[in-house]
Amino acid sequence: MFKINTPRRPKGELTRQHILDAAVKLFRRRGFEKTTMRDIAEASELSLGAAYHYFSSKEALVQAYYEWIQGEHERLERAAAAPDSDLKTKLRTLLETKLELLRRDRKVLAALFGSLGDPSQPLSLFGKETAAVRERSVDQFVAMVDDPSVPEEIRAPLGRALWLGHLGVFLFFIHDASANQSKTHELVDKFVDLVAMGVPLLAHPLAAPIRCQLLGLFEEIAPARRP
Amino acid sequence: MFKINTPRRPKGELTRQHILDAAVKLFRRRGFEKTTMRDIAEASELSLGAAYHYFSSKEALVQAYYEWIQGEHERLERAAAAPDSDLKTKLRTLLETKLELLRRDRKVLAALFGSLGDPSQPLSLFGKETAAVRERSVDQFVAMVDDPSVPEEIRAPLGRALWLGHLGVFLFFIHDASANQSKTHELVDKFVDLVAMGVPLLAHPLAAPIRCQLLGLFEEIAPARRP
DNA sequence: GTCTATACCCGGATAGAC
DNA sequence: GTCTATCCGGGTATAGAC
Repeated sequence: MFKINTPRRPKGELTRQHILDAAVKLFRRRGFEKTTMRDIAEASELSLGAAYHYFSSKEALVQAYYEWIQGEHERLERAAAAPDSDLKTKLRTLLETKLELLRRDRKVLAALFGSLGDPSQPLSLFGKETAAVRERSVDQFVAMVDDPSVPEEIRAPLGRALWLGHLGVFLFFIHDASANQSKTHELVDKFVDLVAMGVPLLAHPLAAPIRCQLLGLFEEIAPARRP
Repeated sequence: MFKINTPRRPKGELTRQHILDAAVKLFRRRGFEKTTMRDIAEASELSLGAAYHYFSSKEALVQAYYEWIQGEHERLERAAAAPDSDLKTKLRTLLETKLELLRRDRKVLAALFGSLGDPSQPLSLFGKETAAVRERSVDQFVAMVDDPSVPEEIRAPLGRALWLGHLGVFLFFIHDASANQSKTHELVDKFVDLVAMGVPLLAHPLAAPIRCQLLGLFEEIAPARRP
């Protein structure tokens, strides 16, 4: 039973990685929908059945791909982090590292983002199956917002709100046909500026009513996770 | 050539409607993905080929369904409209009529919302093929915001922003498992309250800097349509 | 122009032999 | 673990009845 979760001889593990690499390569070249499991099996020099032995569906491949991306983003963020930077810089870094990471995969992700709205589909951004990756991503934003410039009581909701904002940026990114996605980078600039201007305003005592409204709204949209 | 667009004898038109009705009925009962074209043909008492004669793909059916929904929403809004109501009431009416209209179709729409992020897929919310319906929907919001309480120069972007907000509400609605989607109705309440509180604040001269920031951001996200 | 019937391709997924 | 064979459904093609 132990071996099933963490096999000593990663023979199968290698094959698995091999298939995932081949799949991602094909996804990038031909897009997600146009890549068939038969293509992937062939590129991996395996039979169709063997490929399905490792990934029980095309979606399972995507799940693995998501996990890889999240891991890479965390790594990139750590590499780019300047510990004493302000919120604005941290937010910009978090967003720009993600865009850099996903630059080559816009078309693939466009096809995958397909499942955005459908809770019944496993790949849904908000579904159960993606919960682990999603929470790691949200945690990046909540950690970022753990900053002296942000009042304690709004940190958690602000972090979640920024995560939602980052989804919006990402959605825009996918549709951005401008050269080098320059429009997305402009959007990031404006978004970051707005947050940098808005957070102190929201923290001001005079903004209490609107702050309450916003907190109420975000509590409705993305309730605090039960620990 | 004239007849092709607007045939005098709507015999085929009736059959078309008949197929669409049958399809929507099946979508509602079994979901979008699980309904096959063969099912639809059978339920319409037509052959597969005949069904394809009217709707060249499953997606074409969906396109027709979207158009039907938009028409219904416009009708419902007109029916519910109180001409002298304030912005808050108008926004609430617009949102609640849409929720009421889509109440039975949450599962169907969840599956369809699949194409949200993919500009290459015909059904994308932001794609070319849905442009006509989308603009009619945006227009409802822009028209609503044509209100004395809203400064002229922010009307158009505010309308588009509220349309985007309505998409968010709709996304929440699809995922809302609470009884009678009560959580979505709470969300609508809070959203409407926030808008009612936020618009006068934004209109205030002191809010000029943040207003500029927001306008810049929205111009980036959803540029004014070229007339 | 409207419709039937049928055979076919393609791709995701599965069964079961080895 | 790996293969071959098979199923199933979306979609196409075609030939022909009326």
